[in-house]
Formats: sequence, C-alpha cells, structure tokens
Amino acid sequence: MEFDNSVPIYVQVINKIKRDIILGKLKAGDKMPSTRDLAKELGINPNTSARVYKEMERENLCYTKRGLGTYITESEERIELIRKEMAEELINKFIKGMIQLGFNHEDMVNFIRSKQ
Amino acid sequence: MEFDNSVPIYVQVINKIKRDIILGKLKAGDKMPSTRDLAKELGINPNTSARVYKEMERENLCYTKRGLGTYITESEERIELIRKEMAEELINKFIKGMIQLGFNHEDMVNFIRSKQ
Amino acid sequence: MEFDNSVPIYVQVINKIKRDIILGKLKAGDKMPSTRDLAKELGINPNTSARVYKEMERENLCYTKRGLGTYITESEERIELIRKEMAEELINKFIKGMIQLGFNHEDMVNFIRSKQ
Amino acid sequence: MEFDNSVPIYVQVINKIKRDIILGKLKAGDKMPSTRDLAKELGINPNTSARVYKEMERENLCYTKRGLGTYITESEERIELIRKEMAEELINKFIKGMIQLGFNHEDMVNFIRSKQ
DNA sequence: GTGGTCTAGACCACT
DNA sequence: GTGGTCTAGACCACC
Repeated sequence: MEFDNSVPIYVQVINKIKRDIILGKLKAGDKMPSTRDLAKELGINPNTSARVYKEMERENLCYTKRGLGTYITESEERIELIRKEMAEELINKFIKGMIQLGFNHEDMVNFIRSKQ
Repeated sequence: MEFDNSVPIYVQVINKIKRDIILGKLKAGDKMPSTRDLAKELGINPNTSARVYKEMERENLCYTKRGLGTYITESEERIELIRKEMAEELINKFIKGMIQLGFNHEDMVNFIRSKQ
Repeated sequence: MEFDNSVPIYVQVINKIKRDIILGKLKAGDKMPSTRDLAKELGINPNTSARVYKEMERENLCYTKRGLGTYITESEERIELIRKEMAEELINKFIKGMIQLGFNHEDMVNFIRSKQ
Repeated sequence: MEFDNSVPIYVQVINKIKRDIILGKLKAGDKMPSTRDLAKELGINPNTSARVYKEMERENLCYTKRGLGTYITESEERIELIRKEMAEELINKFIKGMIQLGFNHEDMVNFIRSKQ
C-alpha cells in the first residue's frame, strides 16, 4: 500500500478499512487479520497495525475477543453511521474551503459536473 | 487569529494569506507586514512568521527586497493560478473521497444542494 | 567539520552530503544519521541538521519514513543528476565570470593547466 | 540593473564597476557619478551606493576629493591587480569545486572546450 | 528598520 | 528513537 507522507499511516490504514467496510468488502462480524498479518500485508510496523485496531476499537468499529482476534463490529447501524460521518466530513470541508475561496454552491455544482 | 491544532500554524497562516490574495484583500506588489509585525499581529513567534514568508517565496507567492521587506508577487498570472490550484485541490480531494465511499457525481451535487 | 562563516552552515552541510553522494560514500537508499546524531557529529544544533534534511527532501535528494528516519533517494537518476548539476553550475559561473573579465576560453584552459 | 538576491547589492555593484574598469569602460582618474546619481541610475538606495564607494575606497580602487566627488584610482598597477585578483579567485574556486566533485584538470579543460 | 541564520530547549505524533 | 513544530532570544548583514 502506498502512503501519503502528510497523514499518519495508521490514519490512512483506518480510512482504508472503513472504506472496505462501507463498500461491503468487509462485513459486520468479519474477522480481521492479526496485527502481525496486517503489518506484513501492508508493509508497516506491527506497532502501527496494533494502533489501527486500538483506535478502531475506541470508535466501536471493531472489538477484540481475547485470544481469538479482532472482529468488525456487528452493529449495522454503526457501519451505516461511518459512511454518513465520512461523507459529512468530506462535504463540510469541501464547502467550507470553496466558500473561503469565494465560490458559491452553484459554482461547486458546476465544478463537479465538469469533472464528470 | 485562531489556530487549529491539527495543522501547523505556518501552513494555516499561508492559507490565510493566500485567501486574502484571492479575495483581493492583498494585491500584486503589496508590501507584507514585517515578520515581527506579523508575529505580533497573530500572536506567534517571529521565527514562525519568517517561515511563512520563506515558504511563500518558494512558491513564488512573494519576494523579498533585501533589507526592505517582503512583497506579494507582481505576477498576476501567479495570483490567478493560486485560486485555481486551491480550488482544484479541494475539488479533486472531495470527488476522490466521495467516489471511494461509493457515491457518484449526482449524489455529490445533491449533497451540496442540500447544504445550501 | 570546519565551517566557512560566509555561507550558511546548513548549505555547507548539504553540499558536503551531496559530495559524499557523488563520490559514492553515500549510496541510494542509505539511511542518514538521525538529526540529533548528525548535529552531535558536526557540532551544530539539531534544528540546523533538521533543516539540512528538509531542504534536501525538497530537492528530492532524500526522503523521510515517518518515525524511522531519513534516507538517501533511491533514484539513481537523481543522484547522477546532482553531479551534473553541481558541475554545470560551477562551470557556467566560471566561464561567465572569466568572459566578463575579458578572458577567452583559451585563456581559461591555460590558467587551469598552469595550476596543475 | 538586475540583482541576484543571494549576494549583497553593494557587492554586485562593486563587481560591476570593477569589471568596467578592467574592460576599460572606466579609466584611471575618471570621475565616478555622485552617490545620488549612481543610486538613481541603478535603482538602489543612496546609502547602498555610499557603501559601494566606501568599500572601494578601502580597497584603494577609488579616492574622494572632498567636495568634488569620487575618482577611480590613478594607479595603473592597482587596476591591473584587480583583474588578476578577480581571475585568481574565480579560478581557484572553480578548481577547488571541481576537484571536490571528483574531476581532474583534464576534465575541466574538456568541459571548457565543450562550452566553446 | 528588514529578513536570515543559529542556538537552546521544549513538546508532539509517529513507528 | 525518529522527524516536525514552536517558542525564545540572540547575532548578523543589508538597506
């Protein structure tokens, strides 16, 4: 996996996993790879993948069964929420930024259509 | 000026100045405040404001007259470019992110309209 | 390391490292000493060695792995280019200066041979 | 006159004048423009042109007749010396730099011929 | 007065 | 441990 140097690796990995969940590549209750396997798979430090799971657990995106491994949350609501949160964040940041540049909503719509 | 703790102060200041240029508050050839004055004005360390000017100089957004001060670039093209660059970056990041979340261009347009 | 007072320390250090790369003392992908170690080694402030690495990164001479350290670029082309760039710059500056003094290419060749 | 930001303006002006002397555009005993005229002519600060004359006086390149102005030194030897000094400096810097890059005198000669 | 550089020391996030 | 950022304060050359 390619990493962008300007944002922490563990954040990038979390976002990647969130996207996989949203897109259905990972489903509620699925078992995640072990931290060591994840590390090997992504070419990152095991400490980093451990952090990924820790942060995701904090966000109730996954949970750990002692001695068994880490699993995606079984709460479908939680999963649906992630999508909304991530979209909401993107949208707000975008709109705020464009307004600061002096563009209005209609401009934004036109830009997006022009990139279609 | 209020700073967001998650992004370096000097970056935030640069973006603020870029926006002022875009919005016409600062014009080609205008003299910028001295590093010391900018520092006082924003409540930051003079080294930090010096860094702002140096990074901006590297981007050809301003230039320095030895012993006299720092001035906004006189290249109108460069200024026009800033707006495009900043907008382009925002747009691309937004579209890319939304697509990764499984949304299409029509969804994006709807979201933006709904925030109007 | 001895420093010439008339040119910034960080520039002198960068040039030293570039020369080491050119002469093969440092190779593509090699790990550089940490900023703190470099500082200790050269008797300079850690901020100054950090600046060295940051400027070099800007020139694509090295790259940073977050939390791990700084490495020489792995692009052999870039390395080959450094030598050419540095030599080119020296040569052009020399020739331009000598011509301004009213010397021609043959004079220059003679001067150089006389210093052999 | 165009100035290179990396070297003090007064040094650049001095070098320009030295070159004019060497090339015979200025001759022993010639009257130099007043500091104010020089400043206007070059688009620099009068303090800067004053410094130019002060430094040149220190180098015995010119002298001041109180109330009359500044004149190029009448010592032909001094003038001949300037040329040698400037050439010598260029040559030594060039050779030193090229050797540090791992080139030998023959390489240098070839480079110069190739730029002919 | 201006910006440029450097030191010293601190805190932080990341691996 | 690594680099990144920031503060504080100093000195300097230049205009």
